[in-house]
Amino acid sequence: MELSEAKNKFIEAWGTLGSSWGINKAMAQIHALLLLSNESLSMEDIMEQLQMSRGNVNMNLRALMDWGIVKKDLRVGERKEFFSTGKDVWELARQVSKERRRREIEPILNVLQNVQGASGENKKAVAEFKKVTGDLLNFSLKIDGIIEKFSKSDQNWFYKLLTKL
Amino acid sequence: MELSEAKNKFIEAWGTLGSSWGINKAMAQIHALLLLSNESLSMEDIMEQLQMSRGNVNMNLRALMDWGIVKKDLRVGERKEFFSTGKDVWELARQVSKERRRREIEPILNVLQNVQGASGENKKAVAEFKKVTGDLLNFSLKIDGIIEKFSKSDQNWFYKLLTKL
DNA sequence: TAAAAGTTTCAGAAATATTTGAAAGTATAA
DNA sequence: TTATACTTTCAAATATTTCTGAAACTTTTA
Repeated sequence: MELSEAKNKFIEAWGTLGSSWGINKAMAQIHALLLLSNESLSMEDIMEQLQMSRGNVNMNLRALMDWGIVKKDLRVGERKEFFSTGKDVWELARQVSKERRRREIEPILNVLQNVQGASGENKKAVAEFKKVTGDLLNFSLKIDGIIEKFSKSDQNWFYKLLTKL
Repeated sequence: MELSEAKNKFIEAWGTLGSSWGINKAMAQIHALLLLSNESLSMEDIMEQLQMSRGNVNMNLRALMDWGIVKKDLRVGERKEFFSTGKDVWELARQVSKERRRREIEPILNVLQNVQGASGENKKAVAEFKKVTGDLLNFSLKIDGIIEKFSKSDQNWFYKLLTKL
């Protein structure tokens, strides 16, 4: 397989993967493209290589910067802006898990905590409800703890953990 | 907060959470409703309580059964079908991670493995490409291993692991 | 066998999400 | 200051996903 074909394949697959994880295709593909290029790219470069409109590239680059996985590099003597992403997979994983924790786990923890305050006539029904949601809360808190640990640790911690499995 | 209000809140939140994880809202809400009820429910019960069409309920119940998290209970002397979900959060988590592994991690592993066969004139570029995608492959394989372990282990293994963190 | 009770399917409608491109905005250079 | 080079915004167009409901299908009962 030719390099360019492999690159396209990877960019395409990364986009598809993103979609099934609530990250839109364009965003995932821009990330993939940056991951594969050694210099930082301008908006025009990205527009051309991925055949996307200016607005789309601009919006998704901004989203990637919000996630903390793409940065703007200003080149001296160049007025245009250039963008790049870190090549360190570990760092990427940490950053993504940190953001997803904040955006998705925290809200559900709030709801679960909140509904623990339910009350009503039928004591048994209330108890059953609290049992299920309480179990869910407990489990979620544990997962949350693991992710927090993960997103604050270094690569070494992770490799050590692997050996313990 | 009244029990019924708390239930609705939970069902609503579960639906929203599902959406950001590639699980559609109706599917997540049906699951939440089943999670909160002690007897199994018929399609009509679900249609009424969630205000959804018959087709929608039918399709999503089937999807939930495909995921292995909802089952059909036939009641003796009743012609209608009833559905229920397990209340064990641990078991639910195992089942979900098992399915997501199969549906999402496996395809990306295939692509990453596949593109390792890239070749081309520019040796340096090929090497760089393989470095990045190879790192990603390695990392993904590790995560895959953890999830596999998790989805085959019992609750006790998980709690032991927690203490090691 | 026919009617009744239930389930499944699927084409089209509705709702959501994404993308475009042109206009407005901003910063730098002349 | 004005022209130029670039970035941002956002309303409308497009694409995708989800939902509906009626018709087709299946199973049970009379």
